[in-house]
Amino acid sequence: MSCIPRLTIMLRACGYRMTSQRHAILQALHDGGHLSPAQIYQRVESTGMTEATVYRTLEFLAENGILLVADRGNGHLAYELSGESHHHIICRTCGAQMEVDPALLAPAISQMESETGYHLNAGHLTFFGLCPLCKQKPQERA
Amino acid sequence: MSCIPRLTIMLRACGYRMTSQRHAILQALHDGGHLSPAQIYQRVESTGMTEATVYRTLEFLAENGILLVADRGNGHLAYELSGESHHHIICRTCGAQMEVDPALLAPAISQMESETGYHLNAGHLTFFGLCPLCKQKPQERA
DNA sequence: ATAAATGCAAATAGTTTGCATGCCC
DNA sequence: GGGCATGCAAACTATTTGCATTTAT
Repeated sequence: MSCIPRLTIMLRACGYRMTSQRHAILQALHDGGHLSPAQIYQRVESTGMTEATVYRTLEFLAENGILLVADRGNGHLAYELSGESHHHIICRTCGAQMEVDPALLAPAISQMESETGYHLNAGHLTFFGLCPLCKQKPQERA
Repeated sequence: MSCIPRLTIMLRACGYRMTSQRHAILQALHDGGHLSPAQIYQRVESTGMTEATVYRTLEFLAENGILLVADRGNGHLAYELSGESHHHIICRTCGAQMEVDPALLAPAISQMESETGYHLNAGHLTFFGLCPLCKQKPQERA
């Protein structure tokens, strides 16, 4: 069910190559969804790939629009397959994540655009808060 | 016009101290508004303060609610004085920043809350896009 | 064949920590 | 005076880079 054949064609059209390492990283992101470089490395480590390759590949794929760079809000980047635009909410207490339909933000974004004159690329935002469970028992230390 | 005397009292009430280093960092953030650890260090370097102290102080002030941690979206954190809740838009091309009234997002946020069950702390968000100038001449390399 | 991509290893940047000393209250 | 805070230096983590080699096309 992976879209990797299509990505392979895209890359070749630009003179780039689909390698086993790129394939493994794309597969990891297809399975994992929203991962940091370290998490990706964990998942592909068994292939013998280097961390340097992970970083280089992520940068390459992001430059070519195949990955989106998201931000975990903790000072580190995360990556995921581009395509379905959506946002994340992360619980500050337990770390639970869920996706948010971008349609919910669309009105606010177009209003921000008209007020500021900026054109926003709000491709992938991360919000923070408390999940339903954690907001009941306030401030139980993780 | 600085609120440092008030912050001093807050700290003392918790048994903490207002030092020249903390004062300098607060002043830098008061003037600079929205700065990374490295930018803050640049501004206070002349006092002889160490980078370690900058990091420790920022963490301390953020823990005590005096600073907000924001996210530049580039994998690094930024800090600013808490108080006025607001958001930022940063131009991807030229780096220009502007503030956004949080009222614009309030409806979207309450809708997200009711759909997801999460309680959001959307204290400080960073959006990315193109500023009015840069969106006219598309993709002129910085 | 040839240019792109990888591995290896070292360099760099950013951040954190331990401990002795200094300074605020 | 007592304890919080800082400086110093080293450790640690995350990320980047150069160069020789491998590999996809």
